[in-house]
Amino acid sequence: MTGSTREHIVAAADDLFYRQGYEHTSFSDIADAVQISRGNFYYHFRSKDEILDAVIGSRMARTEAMVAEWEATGERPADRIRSFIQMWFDNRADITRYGCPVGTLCTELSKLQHGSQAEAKGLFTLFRVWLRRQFELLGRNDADALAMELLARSQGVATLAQAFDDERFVAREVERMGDWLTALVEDT
Amino acid sequence: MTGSTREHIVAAADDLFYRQGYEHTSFSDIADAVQISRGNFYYHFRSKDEILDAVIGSRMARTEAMVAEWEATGERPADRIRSFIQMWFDNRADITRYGCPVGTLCTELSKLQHGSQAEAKGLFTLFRVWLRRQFELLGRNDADALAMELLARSQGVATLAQAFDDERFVAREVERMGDWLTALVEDT
DNA sequence: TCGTTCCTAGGACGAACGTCCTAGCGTTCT
DNA sequence: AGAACGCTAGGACGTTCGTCCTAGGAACGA
Repeated sequence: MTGSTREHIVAAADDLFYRQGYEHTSFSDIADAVQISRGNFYYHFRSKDEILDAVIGSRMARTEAMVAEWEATGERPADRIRSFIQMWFDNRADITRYGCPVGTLCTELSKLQHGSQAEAKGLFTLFRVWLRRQFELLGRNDADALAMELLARSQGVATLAQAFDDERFVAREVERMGDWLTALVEDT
Repeated sequence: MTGSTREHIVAAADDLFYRQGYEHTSFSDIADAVQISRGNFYYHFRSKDEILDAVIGSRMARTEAMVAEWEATGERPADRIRSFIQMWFDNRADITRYGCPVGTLCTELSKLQHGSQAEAKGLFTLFRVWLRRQFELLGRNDADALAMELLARSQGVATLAQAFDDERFVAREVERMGDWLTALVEDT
């Protein structure tokens, strides 16, 4: 086993929050997953909310790293946007089972009127700002609208794929997003 | 007050499940809303799951009625589809605050691994089948794909509008959906 | 008038929840 | 050796949950 106990807790909570939802995941669930006692928990985190913030922070860091890699590997802006689209294809199995990690978390926290809504929204903003920048580099002056369009499209695909348990729907829509991007680039 | 106690319970549960989520809504919440005692509950419903099924049934009936009205008022298929799109504009305030009633319910039940997932999915299917039929009447042979596209788009808009708390985003996207439909009809 | 039936109120029940407390382990430093 | 510290286990706490039980009132037919 590598990493500190704290990191293990965050990793397990991250996974469980994604698959079962935040509220539906109890301390016992996380403790079982990490194989530590329930009491030990409160040495590392004072409350469940604190774990959630740590999970969101962890996701944020991972997302930033992912985006940074897209920047590094993709030469042209269009290639980088394609990395974003490709992500949906790569994760289509999980998306079909559990939805989008960002979208479902924001939706749940919103219904709970949870205090960390803003932090979760930050994950969306990260993608939004980054995508907007890429569309700007493509010379579009409606870059933010395009970023939102791509985000909305992805979210809709995730929701329907989950509801209809249709993994191939994701694959099909990913292809259509690619076509959409191609037409957009040629249009410029 | 009109209607039976049972109907009051279903109506209150429907509203609360939408605004707070199914799991986050307790019997006490519903009892407070209906102003009956918590114990009285189990005369009308044996369990929380049973209330959920009643709520889904109620939503299904209301949706069927709504779709039937669209059929009655809209002469051409395109007009009827426009009624569907218009619905998103009319409900944009609630959608921004609480998301789509169908999408958020399906997502939540999926994470809970709840037994009524299939019933909730039925709400989506109702729209899907009806939209497909309208696109068929427009002479499209990709009617189901178009129905899914419109559904996915709506879901994505709802998720993002909720996350960014941006009601105008719904309005803007509704307009774009209208344009999309117009282009589609002209294309035929 | 007296049963019967429908409906309601209120509380009891065990389980699970998030939270907190404390004793004890091993390591490290003096 | 002994004190201090980082970390852990296990259980106690009060609350809330979904569920169940029972006594009683209102309406109605015999």
